[in-house]
Amino acid sequence: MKTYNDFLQESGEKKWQEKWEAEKTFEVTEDASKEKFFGLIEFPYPSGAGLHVGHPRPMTAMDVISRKKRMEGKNVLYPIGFDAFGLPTENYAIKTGRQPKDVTKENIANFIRQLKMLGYSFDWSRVIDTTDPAYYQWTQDIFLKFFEHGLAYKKNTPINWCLSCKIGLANEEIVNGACERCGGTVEKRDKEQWMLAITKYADKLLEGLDTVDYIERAKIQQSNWIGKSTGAELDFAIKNFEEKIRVFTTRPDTLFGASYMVLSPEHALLEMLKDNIENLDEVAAYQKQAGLKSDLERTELQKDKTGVELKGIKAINPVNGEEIPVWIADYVLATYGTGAIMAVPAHDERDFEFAKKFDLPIRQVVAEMIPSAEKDIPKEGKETVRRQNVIVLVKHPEEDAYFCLDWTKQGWTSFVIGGKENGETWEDAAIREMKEETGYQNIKSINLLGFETHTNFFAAHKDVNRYGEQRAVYIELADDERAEVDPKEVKNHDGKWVKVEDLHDFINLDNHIYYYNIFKEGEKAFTGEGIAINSDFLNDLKKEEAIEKMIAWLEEKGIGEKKDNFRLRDWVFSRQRYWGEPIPLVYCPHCAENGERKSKGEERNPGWIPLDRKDLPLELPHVEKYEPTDNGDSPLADMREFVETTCPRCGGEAKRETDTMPNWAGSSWYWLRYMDPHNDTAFASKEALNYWGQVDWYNGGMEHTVLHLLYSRFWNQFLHDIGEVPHSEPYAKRTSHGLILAQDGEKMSKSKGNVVNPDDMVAKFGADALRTYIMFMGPFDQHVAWSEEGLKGVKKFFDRVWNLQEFICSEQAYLFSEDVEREIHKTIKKVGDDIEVLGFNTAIARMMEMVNFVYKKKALAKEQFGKILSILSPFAPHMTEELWEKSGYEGSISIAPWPVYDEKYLVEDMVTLVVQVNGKVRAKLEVAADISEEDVKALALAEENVVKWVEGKDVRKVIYVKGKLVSVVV
RNA sequence: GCCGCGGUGGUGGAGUUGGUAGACACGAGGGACUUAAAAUCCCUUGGUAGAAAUACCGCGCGGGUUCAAAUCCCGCCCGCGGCACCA
Repeated sequence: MKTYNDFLQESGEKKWQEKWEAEKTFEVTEDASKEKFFGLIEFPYPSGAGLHVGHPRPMTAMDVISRKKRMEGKNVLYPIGFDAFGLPTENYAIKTGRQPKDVTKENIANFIRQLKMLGYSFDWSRVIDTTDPAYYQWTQDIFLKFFEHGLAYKKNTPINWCLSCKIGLANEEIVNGACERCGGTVEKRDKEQWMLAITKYADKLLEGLDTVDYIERAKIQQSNWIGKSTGAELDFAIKNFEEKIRVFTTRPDTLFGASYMVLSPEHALLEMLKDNIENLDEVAAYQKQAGLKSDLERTELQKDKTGVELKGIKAINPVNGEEIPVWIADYVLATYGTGAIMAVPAHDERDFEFAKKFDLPIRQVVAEMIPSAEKDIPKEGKETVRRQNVIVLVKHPEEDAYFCLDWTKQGWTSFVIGGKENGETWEDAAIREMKEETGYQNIKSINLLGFETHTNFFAAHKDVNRYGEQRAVYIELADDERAEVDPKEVKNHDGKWVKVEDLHDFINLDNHIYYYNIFKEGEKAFTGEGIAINSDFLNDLKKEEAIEKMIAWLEEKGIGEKKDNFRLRDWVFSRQRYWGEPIPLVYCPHCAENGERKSKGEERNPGWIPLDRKDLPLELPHVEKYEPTDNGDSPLADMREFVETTCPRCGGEAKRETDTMPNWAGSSWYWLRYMDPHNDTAFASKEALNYWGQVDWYNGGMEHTVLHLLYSRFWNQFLHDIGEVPHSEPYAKRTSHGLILAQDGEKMSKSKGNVVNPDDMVAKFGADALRTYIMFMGPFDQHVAWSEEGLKGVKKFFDRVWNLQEFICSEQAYLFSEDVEREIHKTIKKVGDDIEVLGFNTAIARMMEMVNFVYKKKALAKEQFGKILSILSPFAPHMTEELWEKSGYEGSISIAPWPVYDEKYLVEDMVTLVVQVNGKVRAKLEVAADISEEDVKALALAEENVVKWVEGKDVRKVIYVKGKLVSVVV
């Protein structure tokens, strides 16, 4: 008989691949009678190295899903294409002196060969290539739509220039201040760049996340990247100037605590103020030095804050009219908010650090609420007395010990504490209380410690609720001179010295522990929620209420308003390289002067005229030399015949834009093209767009959850807003796979020489084994290390599946085993459920168990074999097609119906119960599943080993969990 | 620093609405077949003690809740990923 190895050796897999292609098994058209399913994977970048074993992980997963959906009767679109513009190809072409176009063509051909070798059910009639003019015509068309709606604009902006790639980078492409791609140095350069106004969509991109089913991590990363913060913008007047300093703050409730202001060194106002700055030299020097620092240096040096005061300049705090100093410092970023802040050192860590360093005033305006212990919670119906308390840390003159109180009746253990009386300062009160309660007289030093806090509690010794406002004071005694203590003062507590190392365990009142921690760990800004104090009309309000009230006040006075801010920046959309989509705009000096403005884009960018749609695609010109230039101009800028053109509007002399689009452009809309890839009058027809709608399931790498996902959602939302696509969100569901690491647990890379080539694996074990092993390796969303031993194991499994044929005896009587049938139905359910939740490894394990079971029973009916093949076919399509055919089934297994399990086979009639005694397993019972509780308990208690453990003890309780266990408590 | 994910045999990993920890696979050991090897088939395989029945210990560490905890709660340790002077 032919073995599985024979099948592989006779190119059995190839045979089926050719058959699928000839019969167009996986080609689809819009079919209103069927429910559609659109499964998408990120299309690969066709590098010269070809596929490595990392690629097939997402592809196989989505192939399994697509194949199953197809068998379930869905109209499945599972497309593939190539994202082929970009630097690696261009650099390789430069090195080898070839044309990027030719290199790309070859690479794509190699990728297609490898992908076909793996037996994916792609619709090969829909392959797209982003470098094909028939494709990028529509990338250009969509860009013009952005332009026409005023969302593309040219701006002279400091860009991030990578010295080694010779290319400007988007903010998103910088990782820790270095180039994401090559790790090289990035410097700031001023350059005219096309920008896309993605920030206009910041809110929409954020809100859209609530409507889609993405893995949580992807949502979190996207929303971090968008970085929305809610607050207010408001103006501070400058003394003797008309100009105002506008600031953004998330904490308008702390305005009374704003004790100075900081401008970023690049702030435009500095130019206007310069005649009044008394220390202009110093300021200018600081500005210069800050400008020289790269982003990397700025972040690295963040520990140590620097800055210079603008002498002679004072700002006025609008809530209290107070004059406050103005500084410049590079901890304030020019690019965020308004580039200026109000500093509230008491409630912002950075301002606190800065204020400490430069000795600026720190004013507390929010008090933390410290909850009282459970037993001291305020009692209803009791009067509440507001009282100021001082907590005093009294340090022994010689030893490192503190005077503490032990309140025997209340069960409190605390530092010295007492009330502050009217007219007293906190320090006065602390000294008085210290003398009254300890008798000590002479102090060496005294300091306030930390901030004021509030506590609400029931004071049993006075039978009232107290709302305590407390501060802590640290006192170091000078000597041990001690006066007589009035017994009245100490009737509730005993005093004693506690060593510093015992303090933590001794003190049990939460508010005292709070100050103990500050004493131990040092003071810091209080940035949490609390109660407004020292804030006039905000006093006693909670954070949210105070923010609301302050914003209302600012709006009423006309000096500020509610405002949201985003971390997200507009998208730098031009690159100075050859191998990208040309930007279809020309600059016409004539139209810049007198032209009529036909769109928002032309209003925003005077002189920039879009090409007529009939002149698209604007093809990349053929050039011999396309090396990047050192001056930062695109290589196209040197080509007169490309640059010099006529204006599509007035016919006068004009110049083409010579920058090209970034790598991300082609992938920002590609799934739409899959719906209608050959359309030459639109990027896709309305019919196709309406039929295929949203991508039902998009799987891709975690590395793309910020950039590609955000950009493509942005394009889709824009196209939706202008009525071009039916859904606002492009992808209904997004999942991610983990990386496949090399055998050594490292990332696969050419330089490490640990790359595994799929061609070799397919030659050795077959595509089915490779596919299935990749799915079996480990949890789909986690990283897993490659192991060829594991792959061997899967191959062995297929040998066993192949040899199942031996158990089928079609000539003889119908060999039907109820046990096997039950096993198969359980497996059908498990495999079906697991595929839906990406549990491929457990689905395969279940099928292995099933096959092992059949080997034990050595009996299999033909229909049963058919079901086994069907559920295995999404993983191993070639082998199962072959066996399907050999078993005499008609047609392709790829479109055979997915088997349906029968519920009746899922319920067991006999179950194994565990009997526990005091939580330990002592016996097992084989019983009918529907046995009564009484019977089961009786049986359990009669078990020999149970009797042994229960003997001589009282049975307190017997618990029966149906179908699972009996638990005896003795 | 903040946010997120994870830590289970020699290995990859199952099991997380609390209920037999270690499914499945790899590796290892033993056996059958063979002149021999490979392949294949069968058995054993968390640790310790024991011939066995069985007992005790075991899911990063320390506590807690519960008849019962890998799973829930509190406090830590380690690894990975994202963000990071964003006001």
